[in-house]
Amino acid sequence: MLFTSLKDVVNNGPNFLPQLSIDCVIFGYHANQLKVLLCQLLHSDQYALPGGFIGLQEDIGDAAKRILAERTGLTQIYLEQFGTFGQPQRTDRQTHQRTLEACGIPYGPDLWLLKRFVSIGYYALVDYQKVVPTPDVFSGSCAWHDSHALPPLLFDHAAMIEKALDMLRLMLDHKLVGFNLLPDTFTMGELQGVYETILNQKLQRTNFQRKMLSLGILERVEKKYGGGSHKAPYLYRFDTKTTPS
Amino acid sequence: MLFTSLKDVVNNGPNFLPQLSIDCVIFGYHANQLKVLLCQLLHSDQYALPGGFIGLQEDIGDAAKRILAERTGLTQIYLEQFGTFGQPQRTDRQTHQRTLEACGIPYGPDLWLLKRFVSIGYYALVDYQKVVPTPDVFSGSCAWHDSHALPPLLFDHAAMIEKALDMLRLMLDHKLVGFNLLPDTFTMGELQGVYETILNQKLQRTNFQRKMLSLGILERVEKKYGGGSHKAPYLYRFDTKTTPS
DNA sequence: TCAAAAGTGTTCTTGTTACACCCATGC
DNA sequence: GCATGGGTGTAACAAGAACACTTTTGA
Repeated sequence: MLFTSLKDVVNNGPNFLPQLSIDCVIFGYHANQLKVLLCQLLHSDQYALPGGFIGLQEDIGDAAKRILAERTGLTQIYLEQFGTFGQPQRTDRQTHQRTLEACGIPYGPDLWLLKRFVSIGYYALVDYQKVVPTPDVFSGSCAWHDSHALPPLLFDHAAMIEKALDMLRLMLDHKLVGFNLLPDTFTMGELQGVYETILNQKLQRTNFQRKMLSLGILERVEKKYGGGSHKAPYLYRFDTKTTPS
Repeated sequence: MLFTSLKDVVNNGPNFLPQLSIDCVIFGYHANQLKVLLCQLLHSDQYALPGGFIGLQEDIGDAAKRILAERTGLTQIYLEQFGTFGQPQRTDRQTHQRTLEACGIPYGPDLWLLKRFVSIGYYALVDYQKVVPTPDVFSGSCAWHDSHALPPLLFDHAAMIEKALDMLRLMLDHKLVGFNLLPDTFTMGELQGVYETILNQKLQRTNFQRKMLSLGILERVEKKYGGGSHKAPYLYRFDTKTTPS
């Protein structure tokens, strides 16, 4: 189920679960910023979360993975459902109508896409460097945005990102989830940066290091030479990556 | 939107969001047990979570509240969404078919009710004593069951309860949620019982009391006389009841 | 040799745990 | 009085915060 054009999707309504969609908040980490992958809608200044629809016989988790793979090129991603959004007015007909008209795609008043949609939200943690952002059929471009400087967003997507962030912060206390935002090996400073950015607070360097190491999940690999005029930091590896549950 | 017969509901498919349902895990506390409200399906030995469908223009949270009100007689209930379940095979045609046939209700092969359903799960915390369990159109009875001794359950409802319990335990650490399972006034021992039952572990009486009081949310009301041959415990009240967010 | 960043050790504070003790009540 | 359950005080311990100190690197 891969669609190459908007028209293709518009005509495939009967192959999806009706009035149900998936939206993915894809988090990456770069330059001390928590980034979110957003798609700029065609002929619009609005941005949207990467989303999609669910095949008639497709598992909703699988659908989320498929959408993620299509937008990032990655499989094996840390993925977690964080909430389902179902206010009757969360979507509006006008936005899609404008897009369809601007693209010259004919449609009737009962087009499936113009109906009310309930959306299931997933968030993903990915290695920024590995992602190849790829726009979907609704959008002209797909790119990273700083989570603290988001552009105008479609529908309730801003609220979705907020909720996803809340859940991510909650998870950070309970599970060792931050690693998924980093490459396979990383320094303790980089890991601390991830935590500080997500939690939006400075952490004590020395205590952070001890706490992380005390969990016994980090493997010290080798020293990383190069960089600046200072002691070379160790590189660490986290074994059990991409392990939701 | 209140339906009095199964036939009534079966013929009202077009008034609901298609292939989407809501299931509620309603928790109560009684006799040192965490209870779950379950409905016994008509002409079956299976039990189901109280559930329902979503009106075409109804908010999903409002739908959950409506379902809760219909089954318990209560409004103003602590309610929280805990997950959406969407495996393609989670529901099966046979169960509903059997019920419809046993009830002598005619149906076609394309009946909306026999399609695949994605279900949004909510859990609720209620005061056991205030609930008047009321069966829905699919069931002959509606009653409390000990969460540690559940009868055979419909579809993936057992997994839903498990997930709801996980989320409830998680919440118990972060928010003061246990009060919603008790009457307006309660003793510290009763509150401790709630925590011990949900977390499934004994807690230290003296420290539990200090911890709860240190949060500054409990108002001491009066002493509770009667009962046994021992010191009368204070009664406490929790002001900001039923405050999700 | 010096600045900058990484890693380790040590103290101080805080919060948790465990348990001893006292209080009220009905038999 | 005394057994029973409720409430408070306190010492012992563990976890966290703050900070001093050493190590390593490139300029």
